[in-house]
Amino acid sequence: MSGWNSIPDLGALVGEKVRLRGWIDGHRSSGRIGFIRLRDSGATVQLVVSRKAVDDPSWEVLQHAGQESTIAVTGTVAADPRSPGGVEVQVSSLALVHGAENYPITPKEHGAAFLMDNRHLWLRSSRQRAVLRIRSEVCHAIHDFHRERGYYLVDSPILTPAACEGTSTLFETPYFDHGSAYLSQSGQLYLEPAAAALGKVYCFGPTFRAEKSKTRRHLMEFWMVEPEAAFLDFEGLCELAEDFLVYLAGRVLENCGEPLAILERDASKLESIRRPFPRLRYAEAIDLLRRQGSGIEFGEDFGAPEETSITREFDRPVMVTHYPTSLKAFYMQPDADDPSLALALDVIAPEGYGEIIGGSQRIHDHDLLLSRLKAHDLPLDAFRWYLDIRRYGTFEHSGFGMGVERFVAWMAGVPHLRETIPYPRTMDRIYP
RNA sequence: UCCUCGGUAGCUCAACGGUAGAGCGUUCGGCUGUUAACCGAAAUGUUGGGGGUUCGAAUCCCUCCCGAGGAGCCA
Repeated sequence: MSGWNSIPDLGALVGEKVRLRGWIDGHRSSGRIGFIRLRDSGATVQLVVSRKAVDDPSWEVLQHAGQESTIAVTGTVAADPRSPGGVEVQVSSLALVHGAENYPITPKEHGAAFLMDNRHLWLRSSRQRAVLRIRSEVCHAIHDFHRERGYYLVDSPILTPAACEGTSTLFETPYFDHGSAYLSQSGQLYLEPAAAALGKVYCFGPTFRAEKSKTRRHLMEFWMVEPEAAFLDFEGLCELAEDFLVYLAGRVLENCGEPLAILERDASKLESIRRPFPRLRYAEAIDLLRRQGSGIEFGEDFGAPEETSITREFDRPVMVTHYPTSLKAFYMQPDADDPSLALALDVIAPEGYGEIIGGSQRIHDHDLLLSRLKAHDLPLDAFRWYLDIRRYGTFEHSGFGMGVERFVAWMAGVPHLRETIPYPRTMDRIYP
């Protein structure tokens, strides 16, 4: 018999003999009967070990194998209302594959620092498994959304010659005879040329920011998805962002019921993510904040408290548009009616999860872009190829970026981004 | 970079100037349906490092190191 069964399949195998391999998630014994919560394939099932049903070596395994020991089991699947999940395995034999001793993460509470030191083991806990399953679903859904709409996946480079936006701090690394290379903080500048080749494109990969940010909403390394489309105007961009978030939330609701339940996430918060999202121009958002008692002035950017304050008035994400150009990146297209405003879009998630999407229509006029590069004191040599896009058949185009970890945090209802990526990179931690 | 809080057993914490403790985990024993089981017993400490005050410091002071939360910036 070569086949091993998988715990998620056991519900359909009641009454049948099965073989399982996995980890001891938890166990207890009670004289002549014992219970093991076995974990495999991201799921758990209760094993029932009766003294009279197994031989001595099997009984010894139950008595002495520590938490997270690996075991191999033969038994019969039974439906029993006393078992968590309603299904259990009545064990006929139990073999130790590897005995683990003194597993550090115990069933009681632990502090963040200890759990982060043991991130490689923390991943095994039910809460972390649930978050990682949601992340996996979100990543698959990101690809599906774009594929269904005719977007091509175009991978942008991670090693880049210069700042894409010229503002944030970059991670620097030596690069042969060329001096330094920098880890990418956005794929956008590389997507705009690709949009001239393939029309609708997107990239999805890791992004690096060397900002010295120590908050629950920041990571040094995070994943960003960035669609960019030729002949997409600002209104089209806003609709794309809405469709995207509604689609992703729908996929989480459709396929992540169990993880959401484990996380005790209020699904109604996700069900309310429907079109249309409220839209505020920057000036209207300033008015709203001032009505709420903020002392913010026109021309100032929003901090995290302002973002949260704006979304408190609504039950779904809020789109803020038409920012003053001084607050936004050099490549953003000015509004035709008021060139002091940029055709920029930020989508702010509710419940304090902050800005999850930032995007804009891009400047397509060569001379305007050139003057903006000069005004921002950016090295023209480094942007010559970028200007070429405006020199050879320029075209109206728009795109945005979405931070995957912030989105997953919002879906899962977890407060800290470090739980939404398998191995978080924070300012003071690069281990494990 | 700045502000706030913290560092005592493997973990979470108590003791706040006078003999360093509890719960959980671990080990051993008991118990035939446990859901973070329960009952009994045992082992476990350079109180983050250095310096100072004091008869006496985990406790007060200085300094360094480390961690957590937040600000700015962003996704």
